[in-house]
Amino acid sequence: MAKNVDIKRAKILEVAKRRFAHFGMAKTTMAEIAKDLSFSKALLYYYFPDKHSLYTAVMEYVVNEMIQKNEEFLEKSQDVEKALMFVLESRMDLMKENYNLFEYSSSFFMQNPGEVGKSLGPFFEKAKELFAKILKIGVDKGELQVDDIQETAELLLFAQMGMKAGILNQEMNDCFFPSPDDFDMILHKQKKMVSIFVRGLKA
Amino acid sequence: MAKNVDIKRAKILEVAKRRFAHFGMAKTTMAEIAKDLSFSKALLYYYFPDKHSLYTAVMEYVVNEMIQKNEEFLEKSQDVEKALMFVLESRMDLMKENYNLFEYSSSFFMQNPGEVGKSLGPFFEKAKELFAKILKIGVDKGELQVDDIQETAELLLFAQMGMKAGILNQEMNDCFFPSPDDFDMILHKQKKMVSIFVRGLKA
DNA sequence: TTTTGAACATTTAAAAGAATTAGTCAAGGT
DNA sequence: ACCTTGACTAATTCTTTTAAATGTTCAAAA
Repeated sequence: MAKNVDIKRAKILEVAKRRFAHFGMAKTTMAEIAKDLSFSKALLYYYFPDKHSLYTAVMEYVVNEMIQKNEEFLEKSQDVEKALMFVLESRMDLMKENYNLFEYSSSFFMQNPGEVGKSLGPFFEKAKELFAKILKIGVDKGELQVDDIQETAELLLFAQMGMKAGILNQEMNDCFFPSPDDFDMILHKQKKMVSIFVRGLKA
Repeated sequence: MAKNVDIKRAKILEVAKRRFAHFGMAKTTMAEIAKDLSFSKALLYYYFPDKHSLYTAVMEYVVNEMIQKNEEFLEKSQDVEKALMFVLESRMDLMKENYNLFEYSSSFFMQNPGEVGKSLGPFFEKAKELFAKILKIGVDKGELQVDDIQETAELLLFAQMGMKAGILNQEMNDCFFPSPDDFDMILHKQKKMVSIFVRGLKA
């Protein structure tokens, strides 16, 4: 029974998440995390092979939590537009709460494209698949008409990334550190975008 | 009569454009530009106050050329979707030919947000206005129904930025140096995007 | 199996110096 | 007065070096 190990891993994840979300990946040390848990640095390496794995595990933990909430929502409501809005909102909430967690991913992106493909790519895939799932609901209900669901889901995802990039660029305060207002603005644009997009797919 | 001055400025712009487009802003020196024109570096500063102004002037020169072509197209065809496609295509051509010219703008963006607002912001504005103009054609013809044209144009622009960002991220070769294939892929996605978007605005 | 302190290795940060390049100026040519 | 220039200065970028911080390993102990 590996139960004990799992509990400990969960504790580590919890603490690491707090630090990562607050100060970002770069500015939290393994020593700090260990100290928070009041045990030795070396022990961290007993449970996680390296810092990067720990980071990825935290990401996975956080993202899965959200995905699950989304899936649950999908069970209840079969309304395509509402479902998409819900996804947008929970994504945004997640980013607000754990901004520095993702900040690292974004900036790491631009520097180590090779590595990040394996650790960050999956999250994009998950987001894409979620969109695809929602679109499929619309198609099955005969509400929407789309030839290639996968590709359309990707389009939708990219368009929403664009909203973020667009706002961040034109605000251009400390670039890459969206203010709360920025988040609201991004969400607002994304919603409008989705609205038009879905309308454009109506059968 | 400032004719002579204008001719010289034009010559400088022409040469500077070639170098910037080839090697980018950072890796072309004022000395090189001067040498290409076979006159002294100091003379450049007689016609342009500094390097940044020269760069901006080149950008303006290049972008205006494209905008004008677009406006001409608009005179002929009043078809909204075709007009948008034309804009996308000419934008992409421009980027293919002068990639490093824009590359600098993008990367400068993320570092000196304050400065770039004045030198790069106007180009975004122009693009936005062009989209707005096209959308207005559709509205005037009664084809489209949009409440806020300015905002919708912005949405469209951002969405297209997203296509670029999205493709560049998932290709992740040497990040930020799109291959010719990438350009094609981006254009393809952008066209699909526009298609759906316009359909979503149909009256 | 789990935990640790101490040692090791790798990354980052800062400082100093050299080299490149942006930008200025007084003077000369037209 | 309008152009043009070479030589000068100032600012920036590029190396190199060094020191510090931090990630990672490991033998030994609980």
